[in-house]
Amino acid sequence: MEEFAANGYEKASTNQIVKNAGIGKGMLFYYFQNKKELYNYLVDYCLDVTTTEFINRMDTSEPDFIERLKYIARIKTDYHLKHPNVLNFLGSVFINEGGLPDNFKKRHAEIMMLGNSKLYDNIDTSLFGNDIDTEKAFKLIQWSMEGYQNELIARLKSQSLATVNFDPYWDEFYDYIEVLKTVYYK
Amino acid sequence: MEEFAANGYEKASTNQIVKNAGIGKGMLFYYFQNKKELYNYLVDYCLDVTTTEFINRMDTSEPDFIERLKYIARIKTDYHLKHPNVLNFLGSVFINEGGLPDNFKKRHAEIMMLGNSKLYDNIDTSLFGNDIDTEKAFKLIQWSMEGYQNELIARLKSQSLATVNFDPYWDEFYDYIEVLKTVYYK
DNA sequence: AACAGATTAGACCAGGGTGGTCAATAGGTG
DNA sequence: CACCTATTGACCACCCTGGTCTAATCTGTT
Repeated sequence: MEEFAANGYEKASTNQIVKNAGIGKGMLFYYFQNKKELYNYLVDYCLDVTTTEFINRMDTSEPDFIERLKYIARIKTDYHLKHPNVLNFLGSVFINEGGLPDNFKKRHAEIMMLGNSKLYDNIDTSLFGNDIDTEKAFKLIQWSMEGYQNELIARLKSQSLATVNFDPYWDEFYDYIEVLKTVYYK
Repeated sequence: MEEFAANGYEKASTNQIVKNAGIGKGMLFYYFQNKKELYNYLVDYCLDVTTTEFINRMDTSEPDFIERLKYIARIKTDYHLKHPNVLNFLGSVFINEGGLPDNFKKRHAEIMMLGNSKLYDNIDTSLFGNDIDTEKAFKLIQWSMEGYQNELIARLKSQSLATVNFDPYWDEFYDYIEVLKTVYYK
């Protein structure tokens, strides 16, 4: 996944893959008929993992939009730490031109749909200030949180994520969240 | 720039470069001694363009932070349309491990410093709600706007940017900006 | 027209990386 | 021992790499 994510399908090298995986070249082509089959297997695996360990853990019982996003951020971090390359790989798959089979596109669309309903279903819009367009507020709040997460990733780029103590960053994140509540909520 | 941005220095192909540029192979190595010299020339050129056509056009006379960002978004769009690959290329340069000379790092740091002062100098913080941490609000507002811009880029990915009429997107952007003003300002 | 110098193209090169094959072997089980 | 699966890495033909070089063409001057 690392190699494909970094270089895309064509430029990913099977030699690099076996080297970094610490296995012999033969093993790769013993278990997979060719490069494309490996790639498809990985896409399939990643979609599964994303569904079961990320999307399905989202919870529509929390009606406070910001609290729900806060919880999702927790899940996402767990998921990222447990499967460090899955999100990067999936991202690269859907960015690069659609050279992947239709059934993957269909599953992708389904997952996005499911994710959206997990995000927006059963939200209590009455928490928001009266003169606020809540649809736009949803977006702005999401972008705000993504912004923090992206900046954090950039800040920690050099370090190995597994060794980082995230507690202070969660504190900082929650501070930002308090600001969001102050401004968007009544 | 397109080729380097897409593949990084090592994996960028001089053959692809000359093909896409519509010139013969000989020309490249007539004007540049080798691949590295071309790369360094491009970095130099992009830093120049970014300074003169982006950073220097930012304006610290507007004390309203959101209005200032609004104007910067305009400048950035102009700049992006005029030099479509410069930002992508520079982004890839600074993401990939620091294989570039020290004087480039120094210039990069200087430009970032200049950009920061163009962003934050002379801002009237009294516009913000009284119970708001303005430092955090600055960040949140920036992330919100970046979020819109990123989503727009994703939405328009397939189309050639030169042919798009941006007016409706500006309207939409300004709608989001009005929400930001409503929530963050007194 | 004749010449000169600046431009330009692309065939060509050795070297290295490509996806994929295959004979050899290691390891476990009976 | 035999048998089967798991595993390795040398090896292959092929293609692409950065870079060279010759020869052609353009441009301007006399």
